[in-house]
Amino acid sequence: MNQMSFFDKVYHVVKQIPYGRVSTYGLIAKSIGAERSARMVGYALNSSHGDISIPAHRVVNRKGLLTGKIHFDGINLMEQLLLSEGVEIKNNQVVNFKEVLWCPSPDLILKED
DNA sequence: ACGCTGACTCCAC
DNA sequence: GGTGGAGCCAGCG
Repeated sequence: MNQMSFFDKVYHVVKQIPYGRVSTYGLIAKSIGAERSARMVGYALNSSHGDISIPAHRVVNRKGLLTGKIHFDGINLMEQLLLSEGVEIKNNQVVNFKEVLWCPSPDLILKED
């Protein structure tokens, strides 16, 4: 688990995000022991294009802004996906961000060796 | 092997 | 309080 590549770790954590919930790059980065590599999280997700098992649309920046929406097929795709999950979106930002925010736990993620 | 890049974040003005 | 610049680190050319 720990020997997985940075990307693989990111993918693993992102896949843990429950339906109707969102998380942030920095939070995910921290959960995999690379708090300062928040940018890499987004970069990893960029490589996850095409992998439907990775809910990249549930990952937003720390403000709840849908900064990565431009990387989806359609500009509104990310927003639509979140809306379909019951996540309110206002002006490219998650309204009840604090309520839908999912906080990953390092123990939870890396429990398997 | 070196250097640029980036779906971020923080600090300063 | 909004805008801007610098730091961060792993992957890729």
